[in-house]
Formats: sequence, C-alpha cells, structure tokens
Amino acid sequence: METRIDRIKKQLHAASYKLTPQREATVRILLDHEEDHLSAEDVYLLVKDIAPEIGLATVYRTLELLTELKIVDKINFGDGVSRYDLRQEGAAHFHHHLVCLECGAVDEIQEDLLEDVEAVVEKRWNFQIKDHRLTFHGICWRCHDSGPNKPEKDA
Amino acid sequence: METRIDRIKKQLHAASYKLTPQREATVRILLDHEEDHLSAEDVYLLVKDIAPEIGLATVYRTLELLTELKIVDKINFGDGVSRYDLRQEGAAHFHHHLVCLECGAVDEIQEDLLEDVEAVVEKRWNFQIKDHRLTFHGICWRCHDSGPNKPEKDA
DNA sequence: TTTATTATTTAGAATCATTCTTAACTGGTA
DNA sequence: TACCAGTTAAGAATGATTCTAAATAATAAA
Ligand SMILES: [Mn+2]
Ligand SMILES: [Mn+2]
Ligand SMILES: [Zn+2]
Ligand SMILES: [Zn+2]
Repeated sequence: METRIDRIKKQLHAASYKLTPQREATVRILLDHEEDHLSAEDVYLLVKDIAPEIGLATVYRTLELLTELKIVDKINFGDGVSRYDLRQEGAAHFHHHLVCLECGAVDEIQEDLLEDVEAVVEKRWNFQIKDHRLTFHGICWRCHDSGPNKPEKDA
Repeated sequence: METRIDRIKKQLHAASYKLTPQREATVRILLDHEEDHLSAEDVYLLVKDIAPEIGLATVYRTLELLTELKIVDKINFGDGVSRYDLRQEGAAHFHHHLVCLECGAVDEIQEDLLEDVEAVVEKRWNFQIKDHRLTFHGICWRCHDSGPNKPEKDA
C-alpha cells in the first residue's frame, strides 16, 4: 500500500524536488501532529528529536516549499506566529477553524459549507475564487454552559 | 450633527479612556483611509504629517486600544504585517475580503453572507460564535478575462 | 493654588519571528 | 576525476512589534 509519505514524495518529484532526509523528517512531524497547529519553532523542536542536526532555516525552507505545493497551509491566528496545517488529501479548499476565546483551543471543520456563499461571491463580485480562509472566534463546546455536548464527527 | 469622531470619543470615554491629540490624529487617518488596509507603519507615516511629534509606539498602542474596543479590526493577509481596518459602525461582525492573487488588490464585502453557515456551525459544532474572519483568495474582476464588469455596489 | 497620583507619551533599546548569506556537502554526470 | 545543480547548517541580518525608562499631561486631593 502506498503511504501518505509516498504520495507526498511523488508530489515533490512532480515539481522536481527531492524528499531529502530533512524534508522527510519534517513531513513526518507534520503527519504525527495532524490535529495540531504547529509554528515553525514548534516543528523545529519536534523534528530535532528525530533529526538532531537539522537547522531552523531548513525547517522554514521546507515549510515554505510544502506551502507552495499546497501540501500544507500557512495560517495566522493573530498571535505573532505563522502556523502550518497539513491539507486534507485531495481537498480543493482549505478547511475552517474554530478558535475559542476562552481556552484558546482550535478545532477544525473539514466540511466546505461555503459552496453557496462562494457562488454568490463569484457572481456578484465577479471574483474567481481559488481558495479561502474562514475562522470563527467564539466559545467552544467545552467552555460554555449549554452542556458539554461534543459536536458530531466531521463529515 | 454628531460626527464619527465624536462617537468614537464616546466609545473611548465609556471605557474610561481619553481621546488624546495623538489618538485623535490616528483615528482621523483611519477615517481618511477607510478603503485601505494600512499597516502600523503606514498609519505612522501618515499620522506624522498631521502630528509630527507622534511616536511609532504610540501608534501601536493606539491601534491596540482601538482593536480592543472593536473600533478597528486587526487583520493579517499573510505578508508579514498586521493591518488595521475600521469596523463599519454598528456592525456586529467583521466584513469579508477578496484578495487578488494577480494584482494584490484587496476588496471588501460588507454584507454578512454567513448567516446560514453560522447557524449550522453554532448548532452542529456547539460553538457560540462571537466574530469571524473570512478571506477569499482568487482573481479579481480587474484581472481576469470575463470582461471588466465591476461588481455592483455593496448592500 | 500646591501636591500627589495616575495616565499617557516619546525615544530608543530589546525581543522575536523570519529571511538572507555564505560556505560546505550531496548525488549525479561527463 | 572534475564539474554542477540542489540542498543544507550556522549564524548574521532584517523587520515588525513590544518593552523600558524618563518626561509630560491630566486629574484629584489637600
Ligand atoms: Mn487546521
Ligand atoms: Mn477591509
Ligand atoms: Zn474553549
Ligand atoms: Zn486583480
């Protein structure tokens, strides 16, 4: 069976880049922390465990490359750092985020939900949409009273 | 008639802050450039024309204060700088943006458009929405072929 | 008014994330 | 072997933002 890494390797090769050991280590960290939203520094610290000789600049360069190839998305939640988020395989658009103002948790919404809105924007504003960023700020299910009923699993 | 500045002054007072000359100069610049998306540095350079003695740190402090009071919104389009955007008076939510990948133009959408999506999110993810950030990346009407038909005026 | 208190400002230093520069190293190729 | 393009590590440089300290202005108490 072809692994996720194999497919990423192919994507790199298709753009005539190599999956060097440093790049592979970086990708592995991202795969191992798919749920998280790691900063470059976070990635650096984690990747050093499995590839101690790696430099921070290499991590930055690798993340930049992966962003270019749309394997990861670079996001900014307003604290001073960029965060890197593995894109769902085959996803055309970037997924959405729920940022809790209370506890700081960042949850993900994998469903698109924006089809209708995008249709309106494309038509009314005559804007050809390539991608989007959507973040909701509010109070997560863990932090407000109306019962800790965890949301259903994403579609 | 009560001006926009007067109302902002009241908002400051309501939170027991004063509209100092430096703050007033900064607000004036923001009002004079409502269409734009100025960085702190941009604001600083402009405000220096009408209040030459002002310091960059004061501009940062003022923008931070205005952000706290939700008079302006701080946004980040992925270049390394934060930009400050005057919030529409009385708007509950922040407006949306269209960023052109071709020419870099940033257009605004003042309409909400997200009512339905937010209803779904509140219910399905049990998340109490306070605000949002929505940005579309793509090709603006000026940059693509299908005729330079400017979008209709915002609602 | 005088004095004490507090809020605000300025200038510049400090910090922190990110990018750049340079020299070294790699694997492939003639 | 000698050469070349791609990649890397280390550290310097940059640029945005925040912090610090001292000065100033506004406010409140005496
Ligand atoms: Mn995510
Ligand atoms: Mn705007
Ligand atoms: Zn929470
Ligand atoms: Zn354009």
